[in-house]
Amino acid sequence: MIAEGEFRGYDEATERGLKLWTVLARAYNAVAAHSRADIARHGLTVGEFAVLEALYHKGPLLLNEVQRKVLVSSGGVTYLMDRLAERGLVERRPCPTDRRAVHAALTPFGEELMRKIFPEHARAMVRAVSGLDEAEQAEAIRLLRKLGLAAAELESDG
Amino acid sequence: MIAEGEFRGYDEATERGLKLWTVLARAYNAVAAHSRADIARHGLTVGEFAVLEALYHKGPLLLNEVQRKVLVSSGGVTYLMDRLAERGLVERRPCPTDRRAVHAALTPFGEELMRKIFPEHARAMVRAVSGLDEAEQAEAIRLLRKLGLAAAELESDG
DNA sequence: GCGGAGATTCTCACCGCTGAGACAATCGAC
DNA sequence: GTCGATTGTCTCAGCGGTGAGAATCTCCGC
Repeated sequence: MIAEGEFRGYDEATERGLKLWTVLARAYNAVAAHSRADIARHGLTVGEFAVLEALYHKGPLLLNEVQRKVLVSSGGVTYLMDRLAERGLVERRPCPTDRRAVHAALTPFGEELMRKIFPEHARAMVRAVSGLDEAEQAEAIRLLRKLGLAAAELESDG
Repeated sequence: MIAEGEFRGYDEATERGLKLWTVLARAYNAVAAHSRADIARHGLTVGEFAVLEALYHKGPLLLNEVQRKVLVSSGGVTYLMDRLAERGLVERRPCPTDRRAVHAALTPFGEELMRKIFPEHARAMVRAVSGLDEAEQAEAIRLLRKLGLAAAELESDG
């Protein structure tokens, strides 16, 4: 959704900032396409996979924890849980200490599925970022972590 | 949509690759949030803004060129053009040499709008990536360009 | 020129998700 | 205890798209 950028005629700092934003968006889209393609092979959407992955790596989670991890709206969690529960991959468990709250957990079937497909997905993603060598990947991780944290902390108005 | 990653227990190369993918996704989401917020201030969606921006920087474009620049489906271009045309920001012009094709162009009103809001948007984006200094931004641009090109060239199966 | 393959745009049924509002349960000040 | 504010989840109308297929037009070998 980011038009290819050619930003001549702005000052140098502006040009660099806009360029960074466009290459970030393009790199993300290119890598995300591999993620989507691999996930789609298993008949899952990205959102569904994200829920499964969170539960696979963290164990049972409250629904609002799932919401935060997966970056989806409250309605989105309900929707994704419904779909995954229909397919027997996930189940809701009432929280014993808070009757408002609901835990999400993988079923044994969901656990088994993730044990099979997550390593495949990991291989696909390692391959997707293999255009950078080891040292470059380490440097990219450092820079992106710094960039992401700083951007997240900025007020969005200003 | 990317669950926060903790990928211990995989080999080092896998851990690094997955980590790079997650920090890439997080950095993108954090910076994109600033883009969305600024665009929403003007009552536009990201897709609408991307079309306006492409036309603003490149001049009139065939619809299928718009489609490629904005990374949207064929139906999406029709939809976005309809919405922008309703608001008088954009117009369709039949292509004189190919009666199948249609040019998209900014109206004077759309041009005026972009002349006002694009510099504001550029400032917002420069600010959003200001967590990295000059040298870091230059290095990030280099790494992300390399990463994005390599990922785009990989076959998605394999 | 003709005919078929390919290009270009539009239509439409559908999808994944959002977010405001509803409801129920809990917390906390009193 | 009581009651308002808060928290956690669900409902549902609606949004911003997707993508297969239709319709129209162009290109090119014959």
